[in-house]
Amino acid sequence: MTNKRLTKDDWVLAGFRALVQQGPQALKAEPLARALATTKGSFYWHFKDVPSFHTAMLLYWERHALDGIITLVETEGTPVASLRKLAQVAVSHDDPAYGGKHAEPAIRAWARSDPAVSKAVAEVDAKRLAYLQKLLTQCGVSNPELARALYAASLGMEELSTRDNADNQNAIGTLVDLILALR
Amino acid sequence: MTNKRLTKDDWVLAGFRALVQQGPQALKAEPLARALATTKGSFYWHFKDVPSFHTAMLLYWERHALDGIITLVETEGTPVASLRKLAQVAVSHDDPAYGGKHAEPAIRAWARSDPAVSKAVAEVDAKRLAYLQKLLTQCGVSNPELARALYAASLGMEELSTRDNADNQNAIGTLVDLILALR
DNA sequence: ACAAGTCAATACGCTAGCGTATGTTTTCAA
DNA sequence: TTGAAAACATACGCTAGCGTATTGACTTGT
Repeated sequence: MTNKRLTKDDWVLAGFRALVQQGPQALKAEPLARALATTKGSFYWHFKDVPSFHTAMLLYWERHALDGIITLVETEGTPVASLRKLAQVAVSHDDPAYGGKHAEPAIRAWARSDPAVSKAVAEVDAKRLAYLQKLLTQCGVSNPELARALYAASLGMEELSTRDNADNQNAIGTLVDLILALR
Repeated sequence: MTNKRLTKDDWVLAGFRALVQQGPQALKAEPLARALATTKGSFYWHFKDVPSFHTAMLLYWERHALDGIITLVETEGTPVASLRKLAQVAVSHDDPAYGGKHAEPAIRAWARSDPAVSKAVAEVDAKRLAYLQKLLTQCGVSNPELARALYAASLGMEELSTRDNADNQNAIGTLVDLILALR
């Protein structure tokens, strides 16, 4: 059937699929090769070794981790509208960059067993938190604890949804309303 | 030095230490034996095999996962006081059952690569959410989305704290205040 | 003090995955 | 069309961890 040749990104995407479905211990050359119906030969042509494959995955994620925020910045609108939009995007499941999967909780799980991943997550979290805090300030909400609470809530909801499959739009929306009512 | 003989629980506790510090891929017989300065011989005497060791860890966690709630139930006090207390306990780091570590995020990470763990986490989450919802109702807050939001926030904060080491008492407290202000 | 457990060390064969080396097959430009 | 580069396949030796089997060493009750 579709036995075209593979690209570096094909491997990276397969990595994310495996990471989401089976966890970080699935990020190995031979299992991934099986999943792609090919052999190690391809893997070791595209990547020096397994760690450098991990690095490639990380770079890919870092490149996309702020996409939601970036498009918001480039869009015109009131801070309040931006906040509401951001909250929805944060808990939405259809991230096109990973084939519609929600990779975030999987990457956080991965971070617990790989310091490089942990570092990347820490940096991304810091950037997101800083932006959220700025946005809240523009909305007239100054308490920085609320940025942390809101971001934490979005993380926790994604985590919960991986198991109960519930939709988080309402919950996060309610929370945003609650915060905006403070003004 | 302290070369006493080991018990089943010694192994289980060592398992949690390894899980927290290095992730689920560290839950193996020989590495744990090294950490305990002993050999596989001991491990395979106490446990049939590695999966049944995992089961033992899981049982241990399930036994303690509702401790915070249980002590609350047994204590007298107004619902509002209970809620505030529960929120603090949820984000506090000194869980004596695991040697002062915060095992929760580590277990959630583990759940991503082991269906049995995932099932256990799902059940615990459901119980905690149910109790929290009941408590909120008693406090005069009826919207069930708020229970989800609050629980998610506590999960997310623990997750964040594993990296930025920040204290979450203020953030969770602010959130609880916000919710209680709804009455 | 000694037999019967209880707990631990060691040695063995087995498997999965690693990374290298080397050989094939595609692809595409000239 | 052909030959070089790109992409993949295969075979090899190596290591870490698995689980078993066997033996050894501490407890304990009696």
